[in-house]
Amino acid sequence: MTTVNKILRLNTRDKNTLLRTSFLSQLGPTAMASMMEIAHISNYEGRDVLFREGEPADCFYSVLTGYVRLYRLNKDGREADIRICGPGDTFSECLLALGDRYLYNAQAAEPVTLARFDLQRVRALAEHETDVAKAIIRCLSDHLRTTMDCIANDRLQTAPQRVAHYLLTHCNTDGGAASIRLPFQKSLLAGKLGLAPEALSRAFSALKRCGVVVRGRTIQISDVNALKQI
Amino acid sequence: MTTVNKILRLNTRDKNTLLRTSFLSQLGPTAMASMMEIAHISNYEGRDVLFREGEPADCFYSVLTGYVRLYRLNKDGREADIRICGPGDTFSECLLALGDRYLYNAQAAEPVTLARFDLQRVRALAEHETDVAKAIIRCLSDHLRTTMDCIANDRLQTAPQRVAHYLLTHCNTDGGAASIRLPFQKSLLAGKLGLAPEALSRAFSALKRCGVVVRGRTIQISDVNALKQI
DNA sequence: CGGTAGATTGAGCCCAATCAATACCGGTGG
DNA sequence: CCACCGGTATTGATTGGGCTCAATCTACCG
Repeated sequence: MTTVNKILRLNTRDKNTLLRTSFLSQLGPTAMASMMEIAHISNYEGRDVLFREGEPADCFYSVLTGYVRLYRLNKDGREADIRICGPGDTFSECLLALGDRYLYNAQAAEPVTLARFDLQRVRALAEHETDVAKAIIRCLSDHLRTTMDCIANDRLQTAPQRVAHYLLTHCNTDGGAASIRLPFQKSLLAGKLGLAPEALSRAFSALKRCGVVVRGRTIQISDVNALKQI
Repeated sequence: MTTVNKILRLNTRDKNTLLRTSFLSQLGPTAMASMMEIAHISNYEGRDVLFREGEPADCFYSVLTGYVRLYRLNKDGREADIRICGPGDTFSECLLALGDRYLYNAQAAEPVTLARFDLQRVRALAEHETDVAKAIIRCLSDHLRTTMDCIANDRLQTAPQRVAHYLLTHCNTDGGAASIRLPFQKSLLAGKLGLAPEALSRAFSALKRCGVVVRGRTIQISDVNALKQI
């Protein structure tokens, strides 16, 4: 009965998004159904804090709509983003293996819809459903990969290079001109790239000479190949 | 027969180290035996390159003795370490989920002994041995965690803070005095912390005022609590 | 006792963070 | 439709942390 309630909370739109999530999309029908049964939907307003580092953790999350900021604080209260999660992304899934406390703070960067999954129940599922175990492995691998990329980028690239890299990985063009619309605020992009907002601004204006024009959230690139030379 | 050969290559010392590896230590007897059967041992001299970014990948690795440097290059040929792997650490295991090319360069920082595991065979094992799947999950999670920690540290902490943090996590004392012996060269530690060797030197001398004395590879800390205040 | 690799120290520079002020944009309400 | 307002973005000036390069120092090994 409770199961019915949970499923009812999923409107068609949310349900479809959930199916396309990095995690669920890999599952076979049985495993998929089990996961859907477990899913709880929650909504948050922009700036809402989902959880804080060190708090007891019982769930991991998949983003359905909107963006979530995962970040840490240092002793002085300065914040640094660790990851920005958008539609289809999963976070805190590394608690599935071990750990009962959240490892970072999570905040909605705008109104968001999330699916929550109880860690215990998914652990139990993974025991018997190979599909679920495989999805977890896949998901963790992807994360690990992007996270290692992030370290390498932080340590090797300057601000304009990071921005160029972001643009190149987000325009699906091989050469010539391209146009991108940022899915979120520039301040969020700055955090994602490990920059202060001012540094992002300056990076954009440094890229003007490479044919990058920014107006609001839309970015025009006159020559993709030129950007690759940065 | 080939099996016998492989096992013969494992001397008792290597075998015992392998058993204590982050990966194998979690396995039950059956799974453990299967993995041991697959393991190939290789040795490298310091500076040897194990593989390069982009090369076809067929194995992942566990370190038995020595240290391995995982690093990327930028267009100018500058290097940045992504991870330093020591005895018990596993690397390139994220290729188990997906990918047939190495994601970074790997170099022996000193003479090392490694166990190699064929990706295909381990994937096949994981299908039926839940233990293996679980070990993979555990391994990836740990790895992801430390990698995210690394990003947060890079973005939030100054050089002396990173060094202090390293010292604190590597002396098993809660307060009072402590002594540490670095398991590798300082230049390797520098890379691990995302610093140039010179910056590490300067960080150490900045920590003198906090009661940190460095002589060769041994580091004396007069007051652990004082270090935490950095 | 040199020789060599690693570590330290100093000087100069560069990049990005910070702080502060201004410009812009999007919405709201008159 | 315009004026206003709050949050976002940009720009400028300054600071500071860490990199680079080069020179010296040290430790280890033949």
